[in-house]
Amino acid sequence: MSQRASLTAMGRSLCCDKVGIKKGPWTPEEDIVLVSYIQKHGPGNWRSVPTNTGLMRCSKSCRLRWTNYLRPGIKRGNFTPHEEGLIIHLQSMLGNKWAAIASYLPQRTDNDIKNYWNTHLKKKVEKNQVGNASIAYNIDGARNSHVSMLPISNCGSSTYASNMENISGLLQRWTRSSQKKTDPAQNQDLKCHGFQDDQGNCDTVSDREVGTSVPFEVESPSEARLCGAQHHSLTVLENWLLDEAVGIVDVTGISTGLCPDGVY
DNA sequence: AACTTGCGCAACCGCCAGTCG
DNA sequence: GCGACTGGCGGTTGCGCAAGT
Repeated sequence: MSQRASLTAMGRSLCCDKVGIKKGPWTPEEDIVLVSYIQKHGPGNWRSVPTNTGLMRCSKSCRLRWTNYLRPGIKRGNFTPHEEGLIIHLQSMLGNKWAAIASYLPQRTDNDIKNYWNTHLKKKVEKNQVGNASIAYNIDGARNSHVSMLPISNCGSSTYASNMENISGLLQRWTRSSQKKTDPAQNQDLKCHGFQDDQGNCDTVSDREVGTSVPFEVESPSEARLCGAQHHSLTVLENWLLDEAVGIVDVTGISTGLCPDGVY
């Protein structure tokens, strides 16, 4: 009998089996609640997170959301050729030990690396096992680089993205997809939801942090539509941003204070 | 324009190891 | 030593989107 079956038989509910536990994609509101809580209490003791925050998520889900998406310093998007080479090289040495591999790429999560391997690199490597030229190049790229083959534990780098960027990115995609569902014809109007500089350019939240941008005004019908289902989340986010601006929520503290030694 | 297919990625699931009482 | 519990990890799934037909 499996552990799960035996536990269930004994009557103890597993965390994600509990009634009322929400599943599926996280909303910006939930992200903000989670980030605010962790900013106050620090990561860890995940068991208490859902109870203390009121989030209808299991502790595991909270931890995963934080480590894979919200925590400071996560670099998203394209992997560089150097990163590719490093992953290929490490995978050949360590196997599918994604957590171990991720420790060499502190800006990437194990989940990201795993996904990238499964969707890109695996095929690439398999393809190139017939002719090894490309792999050799990539591995050499990793070997010839200045990257030490020791886990990096520096979290203070300026290359680290902030939670704010992660959340604003999520919000952009979330509002875009919600918009698409309700009114596909207006997709073109919905360029971004963040902050606009004085030239009217859309900026990331981090740009606003240097004080050059102003919050969006709702001027067009398409923007006004945001005042429907997404109004609440935008209001919450913007209030939070304003709080951050006056120091109630210390966003920069999340980026630096919670990572004294680079270990999460 | 409508439909299909493939891809990317966030999130979930199940298992395992460590810790605590 | 044992069972309960938590956190961590790797594998897998499912949804949304873009490209192709």
